Amino acid sequence: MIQIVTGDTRPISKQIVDGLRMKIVTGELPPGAKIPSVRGLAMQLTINTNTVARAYAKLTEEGLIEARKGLGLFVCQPRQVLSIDEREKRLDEEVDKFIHEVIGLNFEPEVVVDKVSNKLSEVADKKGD
Amino acid sequence: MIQIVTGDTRPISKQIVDGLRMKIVTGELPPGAKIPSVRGLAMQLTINTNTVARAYAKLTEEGLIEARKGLGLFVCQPRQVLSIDEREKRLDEEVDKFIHEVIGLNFEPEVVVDKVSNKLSEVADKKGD
DNA sequence: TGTAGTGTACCATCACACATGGTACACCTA
DNA sequence: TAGGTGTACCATGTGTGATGGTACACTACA
Repeated sequence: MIQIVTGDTRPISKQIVDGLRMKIVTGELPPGAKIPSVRGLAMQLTINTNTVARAYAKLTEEGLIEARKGLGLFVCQPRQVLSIDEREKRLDEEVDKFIHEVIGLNFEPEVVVDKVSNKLSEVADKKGD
Repeated sequence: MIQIVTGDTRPISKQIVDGLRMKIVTGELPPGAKIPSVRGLAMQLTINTNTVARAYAKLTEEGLIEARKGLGLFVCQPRQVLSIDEREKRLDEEVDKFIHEVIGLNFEPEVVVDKVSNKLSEVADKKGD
């Protein structure tokens, strides 16, 4: 379901958030799909329940999943929880951060842009299935 | 010379690294240019000397600046300190990270790619001056 | 009606990174 | 020689991530 890589620089909870978000966005987990329980996933990954709960809280805040108490967590119908201004702002921030990280690697702009474009296409392709 | 924004999510030392790297890559600080002394910049930004020293150490490691003991720090002649494989690997990592951050914002791929392309062009333009 | 499983909310604790403050050393130039 | 330079330590405080544990309200099912 979700894999944790110890060598990854990202915190465990972020790996869970990123992994699930990707599966939801690509449609691998369609709206209505049930998500592993907090205790179940924690047990499977041999991590703490609080860590999983915090990751799920993040996804809930993003409007990707919702909890039905006593039942479990489920993928939501897609909806925007953020205003367009807020989304624009966050996109700009992320682009800036990305540019700063990449600029020192001294690649040609086209190489970087192509790579981003290809990665986004991969996601869009899965979405189309 | 360099500005520190307290509201920024980045650590102070990273802000210094990013700011100086940008000035060097764009040519605003050409090879041979002298960089503010550790104590001088620390005094100006009212931060600790160790914080500045650590930022400078990072840039030295990247091969962008070099220290002449007792004299100061200077911008290097451009050179690659990393192998092409290492650079490719880091680019891939950064692209992956970027995609993960942006995917949840639900923008059209073209919008994201255009934004990245434009930002990279801005840098390239300054470089050309 | 219980019981088991669910999400959620706390609290205490540990580990790590970031930043600070201070000191010391070797180096270069005037 | 004196002052300014980069560098290397050490101790300390703070914030975040992760852990371990407990407790509560809710739902489904036997």
